[in-house]
Amino acid sequence: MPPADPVPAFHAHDHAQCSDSMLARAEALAAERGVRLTPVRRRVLELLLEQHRALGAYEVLDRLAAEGFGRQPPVAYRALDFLVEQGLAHRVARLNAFAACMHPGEPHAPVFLICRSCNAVAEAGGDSLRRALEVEAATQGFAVERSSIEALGQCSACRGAAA
Amino acid sequence: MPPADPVPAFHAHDHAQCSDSMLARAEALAAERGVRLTPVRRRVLELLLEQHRALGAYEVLDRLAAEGFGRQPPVAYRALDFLVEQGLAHRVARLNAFAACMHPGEPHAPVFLICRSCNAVAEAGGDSLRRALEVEAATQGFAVERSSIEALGQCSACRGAAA
DNA sequence: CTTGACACGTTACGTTATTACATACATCTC
DNA sequence: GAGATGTATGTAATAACGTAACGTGTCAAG
Ligand SMILES: [Zn+2]
Ligand SMILES: [Zn+2]
Ligand SMILES: [Zn+2]
Ligand SMILES: [Zn+2]
Repeated sequence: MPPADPVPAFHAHDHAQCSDSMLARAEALAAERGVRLTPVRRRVLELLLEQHRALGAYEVLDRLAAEGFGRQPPVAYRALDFLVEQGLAHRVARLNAFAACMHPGEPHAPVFLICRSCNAVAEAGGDSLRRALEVEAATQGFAVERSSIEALGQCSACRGAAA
Repeated sequence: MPPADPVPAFHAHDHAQCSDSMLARAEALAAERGVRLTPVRRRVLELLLEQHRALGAYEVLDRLAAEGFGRQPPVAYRALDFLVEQGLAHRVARLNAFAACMHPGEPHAPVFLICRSCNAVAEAGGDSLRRALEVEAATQGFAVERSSIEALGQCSACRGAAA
C-alpha cells in the first residue's frame, strides 16, 4: 500500500498557509459554480478553518453574534448547511458539530479521526475504506448512498504526552 | 473473500426466534458479568429488538411511560446507556437513535446499513472494514479506540420495489 | 423601474440530552 | 432482623441542538 498523505491536523505545519489555501480553493469553487460565498458564509468557513477541530453550531453562532452578524440559530445553520452542500465542510455526527473539508472539490466520502485528548479532527483520505464499505454492503444487497466513518481515539502527539 | 454472514434485517427470517435468542444472550452476559438486567433495562432491550430499526430515546420513553415506568428522559437514557455500555445496543449517531446489537459479547466495531426507504437498520459484521480503518488511522499515528461506520442507502427489497 | 430570486434577519417552536436531587430497593454486616 | 451501603429508579428543571415560518434588504435580469 502506498503511504497515505499525512494529515495536517495531527502534525506541526504552517497552518496559516493551510487555512488560506483552503479559503482560496473555496472562493475558486464558489466562483466556478456560480454560488455566492457571502460574508457570513465565508466567515463561518474561516472559523471552521481556525483550528483543526469541529465546532458546534452554537459555538459558531456565538462567534458570529459577537462580530455583529445575526444571533439566531438559523443564521449559523444556514451558513453551515451551505458549506456542507457545497462540500466545503462536513458534519461530524458523533460530535453534533462541523468541520471544514480538507479536500474540497474532490468528491470523497469523509473519514474522521477524532482525538479525545486534544479534540483535533483529522479528515483522512479513506478511498480504500470507502470501497471496503461498499463491498461489505453489496454482499447484503445494500446500495450505499452516503456514509460516515468516524473514529474516536488518540493522536500520536497526545499518546506521546500520556507516556 | 468468504461471503459475509447474511444480515437478518434485510431478509425474511424467524424474527421471534431472532429476538428471543438476543434476549437470552443478553441475560446470560449480564449474569456472567454480575450486572443487573432490571425490568426497565430488559424492557428497553425488548423494544429495540421488536423490529430491525433504531428507536429514538423519546420513542422508547413514550413506550415505557405507557407501560407504567417513569416518564422523564433520564429513565430512557439511563437504560439505553446501560445497554450501550454492556455492548447490548449501539447508538446510531446519524439518526440520534439506538439499535439493539446483533453481536453481543463479541467485541466488534459496529457497521450500520440504514435503509432510507424502510428505515431498517442492519448491523453488518465489519471486521475487514474495521481493520482497514485501523490501518488507515495508523498511517497517521492515530490509535482508534471506538469507531462508528454508518451508511445510508437502500436495501435490496426497497430497491426492487422502486424498479 | 419592476420583478423575482436569494440571502439574511427575527420569532417561535420542536427535538434531543443532561444536571441535580429525592426515593426505593437490593445486599452486606452485624 | 436492624442498620449501613451502594445501586437503581423516579422527578423537576434546564441545557444543547435543530427547524418552521415569516418579513426585509439586495441585486441582477428583463
Ligand atoms: Zn492546518
Ligand atoms: Zn472532505
Ligand atoms: Zn430479526
Ligand atoms: Zn453490535
